[in-house]
Amino acid sequence: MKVSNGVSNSATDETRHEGLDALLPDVFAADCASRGILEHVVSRWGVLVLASLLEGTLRFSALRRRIGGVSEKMLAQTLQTLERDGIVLREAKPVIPPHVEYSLTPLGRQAAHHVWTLAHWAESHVPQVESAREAYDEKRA
Amino acid sequence: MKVSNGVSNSATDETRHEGLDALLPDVFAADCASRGILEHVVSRWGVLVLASLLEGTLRFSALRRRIGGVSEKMLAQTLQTLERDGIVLREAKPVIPPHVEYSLTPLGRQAAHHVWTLAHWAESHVPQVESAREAYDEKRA
DNA sequence: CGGCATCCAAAAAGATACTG
DNA sequence: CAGTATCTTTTTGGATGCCG
Repeated sequence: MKVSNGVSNSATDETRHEGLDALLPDVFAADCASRGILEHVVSRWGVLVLASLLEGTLRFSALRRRIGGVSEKMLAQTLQTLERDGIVLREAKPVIPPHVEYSLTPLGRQAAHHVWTLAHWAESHVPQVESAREAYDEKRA
Repeated sequence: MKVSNGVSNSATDETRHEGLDALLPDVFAADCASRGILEHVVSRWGVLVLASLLEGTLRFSALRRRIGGVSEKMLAQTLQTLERDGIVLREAKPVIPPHVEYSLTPLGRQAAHHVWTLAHWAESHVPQVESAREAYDEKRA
């Protein structure tokens, strides 16, 4: 991809990440495709869809019940985006009434694992963040 | 409000991807505070701010140059949110012209590490995702 | 330089109704 | 059941101007 654009990405760059590849498509570049992928998986509902499907295959309505507050529209949209990116697998059985199952592709399982780690981190640091917020708010009251 | 205090929270278990029905402060619950934290951290610019600051302390303008496409307004907004959450540390030197440095708190370094992992994953899977998209688009053309 | 306030355009999200 | 279509509301983001 774009390793040759304006934003210094070459080897003579300042301190890069120790040990991590410095020669990839760059999320910092505004036009890099990795930004788009990242956006999809960490989107508001994308995170929760991936975390849900990590538990196993789910139907549309089950997914909707699992994820508190998601609208039918946003769930459908999120699933389509992730399906297109090869992260979620959609299997529709041609019966009436419709029966559609969603699961993770191998690629999706990788993403979901990372996303889950993040979600879990957030869950376990709620108290710390809340006390930080109190301190912050008090300091400017 | 939140079930964050007192309830089964201190389970810092990393590998429980199955059968997690009603066990912890739950990102799946619409009203759980962890959702908010997660949103801040994985927000469009939040991800990139954290990844940038992982490389070291940066000034406002340096951050802006580092992150392609971010506007002044959104950068300021993102930094404030993360500062309030105790993730980013802001240090303003009372000189003219102003000199403000941003860095990560210990808490922020944790978040940034997870976020970086995700960003790196996205970067390294651009080709796979792009070919998945082609296949998807072709199948419905 | 590092903001903040304001205004405006655009995109995302929600509610609702309808369909195969 | 699993969506789509349409409409409205909300949120987001960019541009601009001002200020310490």
